[in-house]
Amino acid sequence: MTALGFQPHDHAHCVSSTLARAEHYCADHKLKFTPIRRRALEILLEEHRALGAYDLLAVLAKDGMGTAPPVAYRALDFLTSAGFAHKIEGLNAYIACAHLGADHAPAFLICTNCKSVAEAETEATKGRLGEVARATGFVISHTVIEALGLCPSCQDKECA
Amino acid sequence: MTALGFQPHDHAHCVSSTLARAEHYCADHKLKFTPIRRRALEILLEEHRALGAYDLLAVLAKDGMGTAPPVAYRALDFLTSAGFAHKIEGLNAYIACAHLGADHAPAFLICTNCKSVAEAETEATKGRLGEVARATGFVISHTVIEALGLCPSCQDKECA
DNA sequence: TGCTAAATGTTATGCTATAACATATCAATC
DNA sequence: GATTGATATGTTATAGCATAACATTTAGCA
Repeated sequence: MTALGFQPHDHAHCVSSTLARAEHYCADHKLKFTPIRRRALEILLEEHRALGAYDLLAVLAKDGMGTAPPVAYRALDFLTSAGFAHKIEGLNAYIACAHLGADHAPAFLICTNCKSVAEAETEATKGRLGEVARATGFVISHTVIEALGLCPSCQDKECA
Repeated sequence: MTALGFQPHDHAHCVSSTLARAEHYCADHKLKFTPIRRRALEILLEEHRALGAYDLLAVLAKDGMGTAPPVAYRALDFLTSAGFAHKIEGLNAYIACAHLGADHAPAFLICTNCKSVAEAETEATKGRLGEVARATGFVISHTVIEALGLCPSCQDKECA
């Protein structure tokens, strides 16, 4: 289990390489990676934090890519369906996936102050919920696993 | 780890005994269990499923206990702060707590069809997230752990 | 009594999300 | 290359979730 998100890294590279992998994935799976969808993913990757649908829309609008809410929600539907992005239920916000393309049950550490998000893999947790589900006859289609709190740098600011 | 919610039980008794324990808890902790707050919890207990704030408000209004949204949200704020109810983020809905008064990290199995909810305890899961949090220096204030899917009886209906 | 804090009443508004329908684009087949 | 069907986009309107702000009332206590 690893967590990404609160460490410094070569961000320009992580944006471009993820976009490239998304292109590849869409080509392989006959999905249409249209300009709006591509730009939406690029925006989420550049921000590198949870973004509201309307925040995303504002940036898309600035680029002349549509002004009405469905534009943003459609792009987000595509990205989340393809596994390129996740919704953070605790914030009603969206974030680019840190493990693109993999069919996984993500878990998140979410800073409620700066909205930065670390994504971790959680097979063990899914197994736990899975246990209970099997015991009760419940069939899981999707899991939401989020921890809300303060990231290291926002803790420092709180003290200051 | 136990899950409650999809088994038959003496419901009238679970409503009244939980209300009684809530009374007791409020007396002990100098919290004001006002008529609106009491009735709100009673409604959630009676429904025994996730209820939207406006659904709750509609019932409160029928009882002459206020018609504007803040009435419902204030009651829900109180109930969730006291640990008498939880918000189901995946549904934007609220449910009475099945382990009243305990300071716990609840996990939920949520039927997306009938909105019934089973609540389970998840110390192990919190420990897992806690591990990652400690490793990255993240401080958790709250966890959201939800599995969305179909409960046994709604699976049957789907097949029919 | 009079003060303070908390709870309630009320109006207005903001944020999140989708329904519904028109138009345009693209790919496959004839 | 025209037809067709499926998918994507443009646009308007509206539904659903949540809170800000301020007035009024109530409860507890010095």
